Amino acid sequence: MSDNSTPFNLEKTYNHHDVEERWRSAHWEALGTFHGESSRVLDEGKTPYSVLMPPPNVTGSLTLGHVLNHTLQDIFIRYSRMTGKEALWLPGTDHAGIATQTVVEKKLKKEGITRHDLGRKEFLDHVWEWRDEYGGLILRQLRRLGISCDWRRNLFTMDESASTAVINAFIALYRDGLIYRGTRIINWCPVSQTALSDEEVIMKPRRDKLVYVQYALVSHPGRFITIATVRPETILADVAIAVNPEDPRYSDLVGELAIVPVAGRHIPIIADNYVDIEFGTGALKITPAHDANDYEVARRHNLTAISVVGKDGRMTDSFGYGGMDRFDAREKILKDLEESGNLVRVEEYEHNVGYSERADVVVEPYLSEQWFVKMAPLAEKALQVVNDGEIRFHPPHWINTYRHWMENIRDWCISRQLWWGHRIPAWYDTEGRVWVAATYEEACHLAGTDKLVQDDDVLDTWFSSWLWPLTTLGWTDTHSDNADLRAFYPTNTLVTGPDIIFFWVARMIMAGLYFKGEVPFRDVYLTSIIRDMKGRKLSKSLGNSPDPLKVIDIYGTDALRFTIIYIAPLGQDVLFGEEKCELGRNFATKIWNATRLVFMQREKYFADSEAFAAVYREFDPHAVNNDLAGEWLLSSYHAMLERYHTAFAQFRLNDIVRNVYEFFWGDFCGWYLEALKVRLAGPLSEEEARRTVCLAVHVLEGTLKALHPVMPFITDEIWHHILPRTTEESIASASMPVADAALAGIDISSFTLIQKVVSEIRSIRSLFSVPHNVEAVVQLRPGSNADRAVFERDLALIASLAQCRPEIIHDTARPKHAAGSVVEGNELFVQLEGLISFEKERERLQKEITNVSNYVGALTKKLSNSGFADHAPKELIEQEQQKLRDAGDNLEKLKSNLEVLSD
RNA sequence: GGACAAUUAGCUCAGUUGGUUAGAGCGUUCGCCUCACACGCGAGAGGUCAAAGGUUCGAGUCCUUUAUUGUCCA
Repeated sequence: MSDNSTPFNLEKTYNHHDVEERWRSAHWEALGTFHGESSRVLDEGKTPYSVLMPPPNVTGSLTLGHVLNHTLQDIFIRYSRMTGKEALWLPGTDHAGIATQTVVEKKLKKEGITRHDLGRKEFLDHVWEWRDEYGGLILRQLRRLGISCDWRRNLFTMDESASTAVINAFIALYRDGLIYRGTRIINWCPVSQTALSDEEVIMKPRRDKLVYVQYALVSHPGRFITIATVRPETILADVAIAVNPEDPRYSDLVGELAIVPVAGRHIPIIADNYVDIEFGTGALKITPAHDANDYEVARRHNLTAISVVGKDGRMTDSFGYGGMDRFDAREKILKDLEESGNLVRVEEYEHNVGYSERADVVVEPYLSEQWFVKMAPLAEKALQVVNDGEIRFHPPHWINTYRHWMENIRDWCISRQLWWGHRIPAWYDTEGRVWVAATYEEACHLAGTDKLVQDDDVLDTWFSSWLWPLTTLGWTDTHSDNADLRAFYPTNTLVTGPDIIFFWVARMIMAGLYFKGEVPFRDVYLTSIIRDMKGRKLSKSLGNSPDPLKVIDIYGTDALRFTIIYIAPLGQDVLFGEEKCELGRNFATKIWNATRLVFMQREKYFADSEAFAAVYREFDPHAVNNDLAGEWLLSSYHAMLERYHTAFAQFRLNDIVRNVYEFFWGDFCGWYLEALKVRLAGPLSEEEARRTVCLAVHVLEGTLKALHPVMPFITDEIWHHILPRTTEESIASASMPVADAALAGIDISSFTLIQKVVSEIRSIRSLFSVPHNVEAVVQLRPGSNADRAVFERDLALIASLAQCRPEIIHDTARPKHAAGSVVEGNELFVQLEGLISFEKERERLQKEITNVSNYVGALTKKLSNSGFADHAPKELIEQEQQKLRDAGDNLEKLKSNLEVLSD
């Protein structure tokens, strides 16, 4: 369908609502613009480029973090697509076990129902219902960002294929001895009532009381041993007191028995190297059921664990605290200890305490039987591929964090006491033996009985996320082999926050290597963390978290995308305020208006789009000549492209937007478009004028393409106005311009001389307050014949850009009533009869002379330094000598100007 | 306590192997509604590059120490 109704020029004002609505994701999606096809890789030989979307939490809604993260991914994907790769971006969502279950439980609670009332099956029906109704929110919101993923391949971690993969992965690891079940102290969340992995525990500083408690010694009435603890309520579960064997204070007490206050239990005093002599009193109470380190100590000394805190964080003892909250019990036991005379003293104490990530309550170390993944064997290879550079981190300093974690790896607790998630494929027979299998039937077959009960627990959500590089490409087990995996695995660039290096990045590397024998991706781009203007983290409770959809309504998606990339340097936090989006909005408006100017010029020389297209398609930028500004523009444009592609190769996306922004606003709009008006107003043949317009459109189109990965909407809109194009076409499928070294290397010194002269005249005009509508006469005395030729040819340019009447003079006398200046050896005099204050001009000249003198002095000193002459490269010395000659020449001219003025 | 970042203009940040008189955006000052754009145009002011040492002919850039801030891990 050819759309001939496309207007030849744009609407007068830019309206992001209209434009973004026209080219929104649904349009692009329907056309399949963003589909990645394995056949184009496997059969047609295209280079694949794939990106995994970090699956957003299904309960989530769009945050600025998502905006940054997804914009970055979209930039990589769109750039790759436009540079000829077969680009595939794999989207999906994550079932978020704890978060989702909590949301649904809360909803049911309003109706007075608990999940236990419903039973497992019915509860899960409710969760699925909720997912179907609300789970798509984040995906709909992401579409507003105009991101170009292949939505056909949208995957949910609870989908059948992904679930099969999870079960098979579990079984494979179990059979290899890398998954085991064991009794350990784990992190327990009393609110969610489930085990957590170490990574789901956030350490936060907290002020507590360090309580000193004395325990009477059984065999020495009247003698005590004093310990220090922040958890006095766990005294009830003490099984020993440990001291360091090197500690002379207690050496005679080892082997004695002490009496636990309140509980009255007799416990041994033992010696163990674990005890820190410096901390507290050097005597440590051992409570194996409530502290992981104590558990280890107890194991070494064959002590049994006693538990006094239950799953809900309430006491379970029989000493009168049973049923109390652990923190209330802490207060009560303090009083009781004081009454019994066991309390020695209390100190204020600040320490770090683990909180559960989701529920934000103090985590309880809890002794229970859980499933674990043995990590050390997996970590070894995962560390190696990063050390070897097979996987690269951007910025690279995050490797240290990764390495440290891998080198101190601990087993991963993967069982969760939830219902929402992948149920652990393990069955128990009547004798308590475990049978791990994909199905009940298979387990029965293995066990030789059908009297089996499945494990109640589900797997950690991250246990499905770590398979993401595999499951998104259709992997279900170690024998999986399909076209997508062959074409797109390993993926290329992973964009994610540094906060989930452990949770996700590290584990995906492990899983990729273990299940597929290959790394899951090549480059990991770690994003900035977005903070508010005061540097605080964005959070709902602080109310400092702008709603991206609101920002989009006000400023536009392109503006938000552009701004967030512009202000987010690689690897550093970014301070975001909504108002900063003015930067992107203003830029979009500038693009729009500049395009309108170019199109207005086009309308003068071409009847319609078709007429223009016929000439434009034949346009060859290499044939541009005798167009000073045009050649300069081409050179600047190709230099920009060179930096652009280099920045991509270096993952410096921040540089990319700054580079294009500066080129477009500064060079293209600031200088070239002004020069274009002058040229087209001058004596030109129709043919030359048409070529000039084509050049402007050519560079405009190329710049739009370079900008498209960042600002997809406005660039597609304008691109459709450049030539008659169907709505099925998209700039997203156009090919990215490449830097042409020949064009980048054009000699542009003539134009830069004009620029400097113009700037100098403007400065003088401004200094002497020449009204903008007054044309000052400017006399130019060229310093060389070459420069004279430049001035002669482009006098009109100077006249227009500097709003003056320039003339070239030959005599050596200084004109009267003029402010003078020197530009690269060329003298210029701005006639300011009636406007000039001699006093002001003398001051100005004097200031300039001082400035240049200092410069000459510095250069002279540098060059006369024998060390410099001996060590510096030859070219540099020559450069400096040239500078000195130029500056000296400049200085002489300024001085003679001042003399004339003083006469 | 350990590791890693950061510290450059009032604010937010560029400054890529050491070598132009250290740059940009925002803000600010002055002048302009100049026929693409006031979401704009032109011109200015503003910095002993956190501090102290060191290496070097030459340091914002490399090294050491210190301070402050942040992140991660204990």
